[in-house]
Amino acid sequence: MDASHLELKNQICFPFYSVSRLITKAYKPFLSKLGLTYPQYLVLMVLWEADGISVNQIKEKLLLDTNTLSPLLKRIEAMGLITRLRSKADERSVIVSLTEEGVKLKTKALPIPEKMLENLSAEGIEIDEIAGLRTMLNNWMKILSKNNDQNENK
Amino acid sequence: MDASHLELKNQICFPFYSVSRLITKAYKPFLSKLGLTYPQYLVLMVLWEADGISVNQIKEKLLLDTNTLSPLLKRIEAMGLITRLRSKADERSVIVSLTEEGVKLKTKALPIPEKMLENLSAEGIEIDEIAGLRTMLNNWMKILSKNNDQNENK
DNA sequence: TATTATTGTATCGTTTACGATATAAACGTG
DNA sequence: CACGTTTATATCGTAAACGATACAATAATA
Repeated sequence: MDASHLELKNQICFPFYSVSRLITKAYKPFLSKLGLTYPQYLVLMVLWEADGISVNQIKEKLLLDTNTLSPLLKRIEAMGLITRLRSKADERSVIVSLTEEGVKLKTKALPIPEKMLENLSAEGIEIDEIAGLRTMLNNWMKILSKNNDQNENK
Repeated sequence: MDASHLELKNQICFPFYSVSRLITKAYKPFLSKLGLTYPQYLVLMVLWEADGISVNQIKEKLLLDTNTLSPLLKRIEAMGLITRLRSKADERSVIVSLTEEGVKLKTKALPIPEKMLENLSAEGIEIDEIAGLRTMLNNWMKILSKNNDQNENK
């Protein structure tokens, strides 16, 4: 067994882990202006795209479990950006909806993605590389999350 | 301003965030056999490659701050895998060393990277794609972490 | 219809991340 | 050599992640 496989530079997981944290950190200056953390921003992006969906639908879009989402949604509710109401059609479901303030925040968030891209390219990362990577990673996400579902159902 | 930029599928950060979590989850069955979490495994990989280094050197290799590392190292110490001793040359530094048990654990960890690669390729991810991605991400890491250092020093 | 299984959320406990702050040791400079 | 500065680590508080577990509402089935 070749020990070089255990060297950090030969790991595939470590770069993902680090780059993910570094990118999240790069968002921080923009998000803290809106008073949001990165996961809170993710939830709001989902709602800006599809308001009034259930916790379960958010869970599927973000690949986060309810034990993460429940407290996260409560905090966003406490900020006054969303409401959480039991569905009348199915009392098990909780429907999450944007408040007026939550809707308004979208305007402030609109310039963020473009600014982030500008920053990345200013730091020497090619825009083409980003686009290619996005396609590749979306594919990985599909494959890995499918496997994840299988584990849940056993 | 085009609102489609705020759609989840057009974000670059979200795939990184998700894939990073999914890969960590894929490691779990292997690591739990060793009684380790993923960050603990990272620390040990560093030490298996360079035993007897300072907390600061671990910090630089893993891009983790001491407020994360201190409790993390304490937990690994409590498991009996490492020791933490103040350096005599510089009393500010803490030298982290593997115990005999910590060294022994490397043997059990050796097959993990290869098994992970097998799993990924069994799920339909090309080995070439992984290698290409690793190179690309290591480059992103360098660029983004440089920027990170600049922010720290102001 | 009574009972069992499944589904959708929530809670609890533990481990990470990380900003802010503290503290002791070493260094630099007048 | 005194004194301000930097360096290395640690502590505290808050917000994720996530395994395990609980529980009520619905669905499935005997």
